[in-house]
Amino acid sequence: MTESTPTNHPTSMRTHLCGALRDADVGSTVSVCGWVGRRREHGEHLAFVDLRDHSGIVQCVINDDVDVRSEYVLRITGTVRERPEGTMNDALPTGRVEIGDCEVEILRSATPPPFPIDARADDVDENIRLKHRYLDLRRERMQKNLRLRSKVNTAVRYAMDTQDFVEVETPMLVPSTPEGAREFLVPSRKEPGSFYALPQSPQLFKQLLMVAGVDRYYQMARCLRDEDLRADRQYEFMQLDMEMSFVNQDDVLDVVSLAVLAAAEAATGERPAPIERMTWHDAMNRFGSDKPDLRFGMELQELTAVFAQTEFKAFSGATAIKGIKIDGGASEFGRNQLDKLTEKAKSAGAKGLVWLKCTDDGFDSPVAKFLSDEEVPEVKDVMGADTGDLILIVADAWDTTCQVLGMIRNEIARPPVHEGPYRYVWVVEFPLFVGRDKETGQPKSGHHPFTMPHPDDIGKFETDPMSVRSIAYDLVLNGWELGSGSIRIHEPELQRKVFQALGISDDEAEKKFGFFLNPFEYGAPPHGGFAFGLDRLVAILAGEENIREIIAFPKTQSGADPMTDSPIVGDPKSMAELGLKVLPPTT
RNA sequence: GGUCCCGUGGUGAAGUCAGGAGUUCACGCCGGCCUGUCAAGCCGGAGGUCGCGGGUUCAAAUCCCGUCGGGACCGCCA
Repeated sequence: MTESTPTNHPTSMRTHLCGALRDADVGSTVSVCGWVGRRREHGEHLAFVDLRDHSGIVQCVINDDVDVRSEYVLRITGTVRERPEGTMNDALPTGRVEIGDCEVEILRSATPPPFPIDARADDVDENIRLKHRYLDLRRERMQKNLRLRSKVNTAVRYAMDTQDFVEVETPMLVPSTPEGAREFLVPSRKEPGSFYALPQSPQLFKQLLMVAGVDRYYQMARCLRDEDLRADRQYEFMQLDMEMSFVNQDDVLDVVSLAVLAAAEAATGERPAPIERMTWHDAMNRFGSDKPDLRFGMELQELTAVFAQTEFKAFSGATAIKGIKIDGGASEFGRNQLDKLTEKAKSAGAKGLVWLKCTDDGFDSPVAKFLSDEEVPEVKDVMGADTGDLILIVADAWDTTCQVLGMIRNEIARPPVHEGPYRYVWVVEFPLFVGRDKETGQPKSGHHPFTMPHPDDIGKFETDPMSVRSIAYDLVLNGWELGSGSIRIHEPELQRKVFQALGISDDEAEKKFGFFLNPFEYGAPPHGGFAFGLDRLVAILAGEENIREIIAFPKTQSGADPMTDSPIVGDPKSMAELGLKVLPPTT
């Protein structure tokens, strides 16, 4: 981010922000307000007080005996002057000036804070930071993050507005829908025993807005999912949710790209290159992931053909054999580490992990003896391996092979998220169906059941449903899934076909989705959309590994808020009014 | 639901493997000195249920069991 001088917005209490004072202000009388950061006392008649507000700190020279302590809230009026020769501090933007002849007004005294209000608190236990979040947020890092977030929001809104999208707010109290993520339920007081749900996304409403002829809808939408929390997941999160009519995939991708690139530019000052595209199949084949991190290489290499005639049992039965190469990894990885990687590969579903350390005349590996004289040079050739390199191979079903190597690739080489460059990628042509239901054996929706199948694959519904592609797409940044979307089905015939493949009968479809699909009978335009997570985008642009750092008041991994102590036990009176009774835990 | 890591004055750590008096270091806090410092300096001081409960032991921060809290990940997140 570019360091610029903060803009002053004078109020009745202050003329300048602390961090805004510069050489040009020398000689003027100013009033600043803020918190006492550090004070350096030199006897009764000289003290330096660093006064801090969100814009930065400024040194105030106080010649009277004033008792001001850490985090006291002060209003200081004085004269800006150049610091004496040899006492300038280049580490501070305000370091060439100071405020002298200070008149100090204590607006509020303060108890010493439980942790320092500066970068040292980065190391403080996060639970303590969250318990006193209002103090944590006073820190430069958190102020920066909040402001960056605001900038991103504004840029996204502006980008959507200038593309003639209409912001429409959809309800927070919605009907419960059985599919998808677990929902938060809200009991109805008027109808005890009935519940609203909090929306996992405005999906249903935004598609109905297309039926309503809104044409281009967007919303900075709060979404709620009652699933286990992670570094990149909170119960509640914000999405840029959008939907548009009479479009194909390119139209949607263009609109969203513009918003994302504008947001990135607002945050970093630099416009990223146009976002590249990759098919889901390529992403899996090359990076072993549907959210490939393109910042580093170590791509998966195809070895199936090399081992077509192999005698090695572990390879001969496999439909896909692939490898990754770690440059110079032979000496770096000891037996212990390789065993650990093998364990990980196994727990991720692979039958095993073969490692080959390249030597001058072959491989150092427990399986070296199973490889033929022809195979050894071919493997080295395909992998581009030299002496001292380490090759890791998985042989399994195609999806397992890709997935496991992709996981290992990330494990070994993925840089921290704050390390550039930013690599955005559209992953397109997701499969329509992913996996099969354990009980019924029916395919399951990859995205959701209203996703448009790829027109070239309609013929494969009966013959090979799992290979049917869809017009569904994800936006990925540095290995994080930012969001996903699709072109939707708007014709009943096709919808029925998809339901059929999913094993959903007409009756069942009517029962589950009728309230949503029947309105389509009144004329649903072809439409499609997208939603991307603003928290994740901001986190990456802020260089934070954890979205809690860019959320003002986040929840802990267990879903609690240490500051407010929520969730709290229900008040019996309210419970009675709602017709609720808590059962003892089932254990 | 599962795997792994962590919990020691207000804060951060060392001490735990290999049991021996609440021991140590830094920051902060309180008091004193100090007129150009800037994570000021010097001197002095206060501050602890070693997360909690149980067990083993002559003796537990340390070993064992349980539990609570925090974190990372898997499952889950159409």
